[in-house]
Amino acid sequence: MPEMPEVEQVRISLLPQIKGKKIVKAEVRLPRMILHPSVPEFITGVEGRTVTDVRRKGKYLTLLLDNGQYIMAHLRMTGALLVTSREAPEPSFAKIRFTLTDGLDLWFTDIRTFGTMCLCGGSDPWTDKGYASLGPEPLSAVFTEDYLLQRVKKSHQMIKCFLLDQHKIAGLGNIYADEALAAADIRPTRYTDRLTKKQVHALYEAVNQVIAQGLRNHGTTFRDYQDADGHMGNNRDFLLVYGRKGQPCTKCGAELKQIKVGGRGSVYCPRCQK
DNA sequence: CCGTCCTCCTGGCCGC
DNA sequence: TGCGGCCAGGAGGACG
Repeated sequence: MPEMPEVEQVRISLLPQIKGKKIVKAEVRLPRMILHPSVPEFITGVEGRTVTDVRRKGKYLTLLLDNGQYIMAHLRMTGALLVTSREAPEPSFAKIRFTLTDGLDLWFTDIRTFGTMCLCGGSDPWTDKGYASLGPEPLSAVFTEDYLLQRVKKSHQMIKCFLLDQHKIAGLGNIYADEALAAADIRPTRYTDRLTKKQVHALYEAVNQVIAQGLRNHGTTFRDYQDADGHMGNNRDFLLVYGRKGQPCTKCGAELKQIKVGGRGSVYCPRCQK
């Protein structure tokens, strides 16, 4: 599932391919993926516009247009943005097609169809609530150890749930949350207000470290994630716990366990993580 | 504020 | 081989 490093990899691969290209035509094959405005307004709003930049915040991607508006996309679990040449076969699970200049197509594909798109900005006051309330991103100047300490202290919640809450930290999903907890030797079920200062320090470092490593490795590919060139990331080879239930802990050799925390599968080492 | 449950969805995998 | 059933999970909403 695309989390911050995967979405960033999509952004990086997408930008040089679509920057300066004009959207000649938009085709929405699954109307409910368009959150705002109506599908006809979305189509007429983007047709004729040129993409000037591609940005990312948390797991959201924004395609800036030359009139100040922007297309915002969330890939959720299985969404992908792909660029193909006109002669290439249509990608599988294509849900939205943007015909671009220079013989290119930008596709929003999605197997499970939880992905969303919207058109906003300009004189349109509508905002995506999730986007508007995003917390600071790992590796950013506003994500400080003191910020984490303060948020953790005033919250009473299992740390795994805390890490997945995009209002508190933007960009972590199930993979990187489990990885950060493993790197910091903290159990997913530990309550935030019971973390020691030392643990908060370790967690702060771990969150930044696992995200940086994910970015360096062009993301983690399990099943569905690929970037705009159709490439996979290789961070999977470096994972400590995610997807490794029943296998030995890379640090101590104990068998990794899987439990449910907040409805999410959570893999951890019962010996290392406290 | 927090937890739990539900919803959206379908490919992949397991057991029979 | 084929089929039923379950799982994966990001986010938002209802409810206690």
